[in-house]
Amino acid sequence: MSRRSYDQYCAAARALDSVGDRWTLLIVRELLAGPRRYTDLHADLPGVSTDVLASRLKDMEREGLATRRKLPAPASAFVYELTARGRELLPVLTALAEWGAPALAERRPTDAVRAHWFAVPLARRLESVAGLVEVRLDEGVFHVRTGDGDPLYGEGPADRPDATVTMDADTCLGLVQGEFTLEEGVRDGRVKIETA
Amino acid sequence: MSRRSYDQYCAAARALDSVGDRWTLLIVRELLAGPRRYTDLHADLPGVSTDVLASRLKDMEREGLATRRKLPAPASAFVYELTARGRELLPVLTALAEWGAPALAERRPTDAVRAHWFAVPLARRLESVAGLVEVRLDEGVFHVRTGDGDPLYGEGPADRPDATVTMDADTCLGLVQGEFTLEEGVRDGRVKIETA
DNA sequence: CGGCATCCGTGACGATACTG
DNA sequence: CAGTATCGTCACGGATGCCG
Repeated sequence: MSRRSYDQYCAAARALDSVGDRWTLLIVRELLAGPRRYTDLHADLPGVSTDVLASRLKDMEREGLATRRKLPAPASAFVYELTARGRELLPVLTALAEWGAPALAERRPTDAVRAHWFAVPLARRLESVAGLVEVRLDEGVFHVRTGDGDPLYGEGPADRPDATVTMDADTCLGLVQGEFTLEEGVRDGRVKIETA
Repeated sequence: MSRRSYDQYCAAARALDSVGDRWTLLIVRELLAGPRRYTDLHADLPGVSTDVLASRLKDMEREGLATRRKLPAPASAFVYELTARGRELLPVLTALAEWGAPALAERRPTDAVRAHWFAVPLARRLESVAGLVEVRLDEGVFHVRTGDGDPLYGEGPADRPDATVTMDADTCLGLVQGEFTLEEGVRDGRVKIETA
């Protein structure tokens, strides 16, 4: 906690002591995609200032949410990755995303977009497709491992995926908002699934 | 959002634009117990300053999370209560409380306590007891309506409860942390349930 | 060039005092 | 009782500098 504690003997308040600071949960969202370097984090968190990002990462290390690790041999760069405790924040992000999805109806010109930001809300809708799934959106490509793998999702194409899901932006939005199911989307052709 | 928006086309970031400010989710926690007056909110949110509380309540009205309503006839006081949209934040608080429960192992002398702060994490463990349940803890009494009633829980005793659950502080902690189930607690006598 | 640390202007926060 | 006013402090965001 970089801000002061709430000093309340309450489970929710204790959680907010750890992850209630501005940017912290969005950093967790990024790290759920796997280990990332400082510069990559900064690039996918538009608006965060360099000192705040560095400060939050230190807070997260101190709280046991993330670790800093040196990559082996030739890379020799530092990466940040979530601990097991940090990965357990996925249900928090899922609940937040579920609640916030209706607000995606308004798309503002100032909004930044990354394809993998859809991974958390989409993962719930992809549960009927088991294994490693590659998702191709207008905004880009990412992959999801359904059935509780470790890093849940990652940026870019998957390595030998079990299935590939393709759809356009409106379809992705409707799916995330729960307007229709994956099966319905497949039936009327808005969602295409190719199985390996 | 009183702070600036994250400006990200991401469901979780949109949610945090609405409820990511300091104190907002704890105000929601209080209002999940039903309509409350300003002074009562201030009393059960130790540490919040009067201007921040007033500011957050206005933000929440503007965001459609809460409404300000004048009580009828003799009371003539204003109360704040959640909208349907605001009540949908319960899963967010549940996920946060689940994640934060281990941190309750450390009980600090500076911690404030209210009995009804246990309602959110306890509600999950009480699902096997249907209906209106009165919970008696060392810290006080509150009640929970399981099976999706409207205000979920409230302070103080219940009006004609279907069941009454009594336990001590350690037992409550263990239950919240998932160390044992309600049934196990009843079996070894740590939890007492009286059915009407 | 990646990974921060420093400086600075603005605004959010917390405490107290005050008012209808 | 239900806030508003004031004020000192600290956190945030942006820019820049430094160092391997």
